[in-house]
Amino acid sequence: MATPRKELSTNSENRQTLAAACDVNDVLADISLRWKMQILYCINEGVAQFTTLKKAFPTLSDQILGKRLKELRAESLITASDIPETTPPQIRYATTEKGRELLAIILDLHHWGLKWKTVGNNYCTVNR
Amino acid sequence: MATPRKELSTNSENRQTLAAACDVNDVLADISLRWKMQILYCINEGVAQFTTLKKAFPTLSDQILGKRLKELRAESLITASDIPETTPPQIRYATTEKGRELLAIILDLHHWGLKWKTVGNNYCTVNR
DNA sequence: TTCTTTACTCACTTTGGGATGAGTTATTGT
DNA sequence: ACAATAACTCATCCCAAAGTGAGTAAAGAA
Repeated sequence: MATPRKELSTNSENRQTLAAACDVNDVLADISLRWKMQILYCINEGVAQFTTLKKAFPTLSDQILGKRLKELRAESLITASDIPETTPPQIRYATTEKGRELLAIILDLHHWGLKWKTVGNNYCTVNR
Repeated sequence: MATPRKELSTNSENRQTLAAACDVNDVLADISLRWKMQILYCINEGVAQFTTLKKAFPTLSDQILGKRLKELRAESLITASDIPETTPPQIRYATTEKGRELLAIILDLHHWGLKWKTVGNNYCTVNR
């Protein structure tokens, strides 16, 4: 009689709980998706097409690359535009102001990581 | 004869590939673990014991809290010290300089999120 | 001696991110 | 008609993060 048998996964519930507590949890979840910031960085550096990005990361699959580009566009971190007069229609990506500001913060994070890295070892000693 | 049958999971291989490409990927993976930055923030604000943290996040389990505290200590983001003269021996946590500098960057990220958030909707329109 | 509280740890199950293989649309070259 | 290339999408499987239940050590209180 007592146990009402919980229906919903507390996994996704907790994600919502955290997002409700503070927006930054959503931001963290978004930017930590694998390859995402790396792709954004490359686009900002001029490696701006599907195929050139693929060459930049040989172990990154088409599927994830396409997914990440779609996400980045949906979040307005990059824009996509057709390159005219190309044999198979091609697309060039470019970072937005929003994307460039994010990259600046990621760079701060990078510097923080370097600053506090213990020599000869990772700053994170937790087993993975 | 051709296919040499790959042995290792490309999943963890790719994590290493990314970490080798740039340290910041490791940092991103670390700080985006659920509850981690939230716990660090609370400790910095003075909510500094196991039980008080548990009360602060009712849906956070003991197990994950213990795990996160262990990680935070291993990464030198917090320190742990005994409170003397307490009935069951108690522990108080405190942020380190490294932890406080990280929180400052997380705060930047928070501001970035607020700045670019589209009104009435999430800045992230990708389905989860 | 048993109860309570703090601060954990272990074993098991679930969930969703990420990898893989195959298929799709569009356009030009042969 | 068929091949080639760019830029994707879909279905399926795997694995590690995260959740759940239970148990532990230490120290005093009843």
